[in-house]
Amino acid sequence: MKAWNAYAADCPTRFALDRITDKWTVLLLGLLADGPQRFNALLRQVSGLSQKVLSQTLKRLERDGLVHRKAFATVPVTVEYSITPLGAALSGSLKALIVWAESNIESVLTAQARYDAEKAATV
Amino acid sequence: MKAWNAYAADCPTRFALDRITDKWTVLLLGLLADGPQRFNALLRQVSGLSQKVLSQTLKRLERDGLVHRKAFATVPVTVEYSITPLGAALSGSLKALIVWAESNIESVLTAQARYDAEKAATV
DNA sequence: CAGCATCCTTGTCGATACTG
DNA sequence: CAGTATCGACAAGGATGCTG
Repeated sequence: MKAWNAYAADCPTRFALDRITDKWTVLLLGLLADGPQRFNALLRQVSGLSQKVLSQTLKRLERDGLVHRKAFATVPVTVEYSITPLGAALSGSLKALIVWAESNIESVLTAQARYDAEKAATV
Repeated sequence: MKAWNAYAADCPTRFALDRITDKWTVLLLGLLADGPQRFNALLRQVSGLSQKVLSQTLKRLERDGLVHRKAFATVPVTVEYSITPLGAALSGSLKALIVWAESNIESVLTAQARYDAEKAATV
């Protein structure tokens, strides 16, 4: 049992943390946690996400073992993405981030307005 | 009560999510959740973090109301950063990400090795 | 001590076009 | 349908030097 430490720059956990702290990762795992989805279905649900970045993100998630990719030999081909147990263990915490954002956005916006007003007053 | 939705590109929650899903934000709020810290103390504890980025990140966190900055009129000046109630409400979920990373990194590394091996075999 | 200003190298992303 | 390939714009980040 090694002592992993995300505060060390060269620790592998740092790379992992870098991956899971990604806007698209959070949103995608949030969707996949509720059930398998197809490529274009994911693309449609996450507004602002390009096909290229979705492709990259899914590939990374698959490589990290957070998402499973299953291709069906239909014509045209059908691909289904699903969350793995490893990814499921993480999705709860990620969903909490979305919930926090949606619950506290008004406080954040208020804080920003106050901050900007103070800065403007100083200058 | 508005219906905020982080899956919409133009929703303010999307910007907030983008901010909190940042490697440095996660690590810094994780530290500040345990008590106030000075600028250079934070810099020393987070390996790989440059002074410039720390400065930027703290400023954003302060603007968003997640962190409080307090300057003491000493010579030379002393500055203490502390977490706000708003930030504290988030820090638990962020810490969970660090815990997940440190707990599951071996599974991730294993998955990566398997993935890379399969790709190499195909080519 | 706690920053800011500057240069410069990277990589990240959007847009577009094409394929099995 | 589910991608890959390529280009170009842009911004984040590291290195360095300076300051109240």
